Amino acid sequence: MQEVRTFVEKFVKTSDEEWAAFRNKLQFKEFDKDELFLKEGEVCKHALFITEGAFRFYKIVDGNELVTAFFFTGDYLSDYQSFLTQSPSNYYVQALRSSKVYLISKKDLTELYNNYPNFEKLGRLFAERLFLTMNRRLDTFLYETPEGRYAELVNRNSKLLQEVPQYMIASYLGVKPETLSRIRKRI
Amino acid sequence: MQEVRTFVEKFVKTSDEEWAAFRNKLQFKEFDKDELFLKEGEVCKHALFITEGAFRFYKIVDGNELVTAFFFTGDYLSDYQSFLTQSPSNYYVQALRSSKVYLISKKDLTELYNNYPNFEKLGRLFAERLFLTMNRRLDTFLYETPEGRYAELVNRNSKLLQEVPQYMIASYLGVKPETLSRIRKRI
DNA sequence: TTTATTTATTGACTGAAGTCAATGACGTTC
DNA sequence: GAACGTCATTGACTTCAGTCAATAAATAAA
Repeated sequence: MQEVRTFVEKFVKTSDEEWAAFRNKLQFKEFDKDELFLKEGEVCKHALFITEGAFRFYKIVDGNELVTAFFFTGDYLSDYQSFLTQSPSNYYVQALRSSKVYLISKKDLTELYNNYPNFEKLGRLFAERLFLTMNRRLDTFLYETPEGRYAELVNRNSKLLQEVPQYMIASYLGVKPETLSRIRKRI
Repeated sequence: MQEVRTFVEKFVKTSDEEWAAFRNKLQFKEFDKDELFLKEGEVCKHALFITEGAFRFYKIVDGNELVTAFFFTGDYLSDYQSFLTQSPSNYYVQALRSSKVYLISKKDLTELYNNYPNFEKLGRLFAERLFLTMNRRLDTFLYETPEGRYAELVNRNSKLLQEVPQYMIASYLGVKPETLSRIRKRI
């Protein structure tokens, strides 16, 4: 649980009282490989911090899985689209291997926002960070070729390449597995 | 200035005192057609609310203008990438016609965040909204063909089609002007 | 170890956007 | 009204990812 606090402290300094209030809301949970945290159509009521493990987001479009995101040990994740608006999710969120996480509910988080300006600030900084991440990802689709996107992924996140099968990476890059295979050959 | 308050009130209810503090920070400015609010390499130190007018974001990649966003009367805009991180912008932000705006500086906004939890909350809600917008736009690139993106634009934002030359729309959709012309012909 | 099953690679072909170049439509200016 | 610049359209050709199908490699199961 200390690792969650360390993570939070990267955004705001918390007093012991604040942290106690936060920790109080956390709920531990384990996921088996392939187990789903969220299904399409469900409302995402929790955010989670990954103590150990890996998850992916994907949606199904005309029978094909399209992967949109990966998360690993030390990351914080939620389907924000659904979480923020409390509307049905478009995604499946699945553990790629057995994983350990701490959950916090939307309800509890909202309560923390309202009772502690410091957590309201955490929420803002978090949303800002989300936006920046999203922005970067959009940019790679707007300004880079698939080959450029792959090259960038290799640089920034080569660990991901070992952990995740290639057809999921292809999907994440917005190309077919065959195409990624050819891109790799070209390099 | 009332219109700015109306806009803010969509996110949080403000007391008269809070609003006075906010209004105090606003600065009126007019832009001529084609005038730049921001240049590549500059740090974006302001956000602005458009009372009347239209703006576009673009960047220059190997000599080509790539348009990434449009904003119109009643919209609020900033180069958040630069504004939030106070790092040099990658974009030009240009008035598409003569425009009237209210500016608020990063410094003043930060001050409001710190002094009024209500504005901190505004900041959070705003960042969340930004994220959702970004997310939607990314989705259109991931799951739609150029033709689909154009069709969606026609539905959602047909006003934009009248206000903006077609080659900018093409760029915004991620295709060449020739391609957009052919897409329009197909429909 | 052998057999299945999943994942990755390769080849031949298709399709849609890009490129280059020419023409047409429109508005502005002199 | 003629001449210019800007923007939109059209045509011929190229390029690169998608598709379909076959094979090979790697994993998991028996």
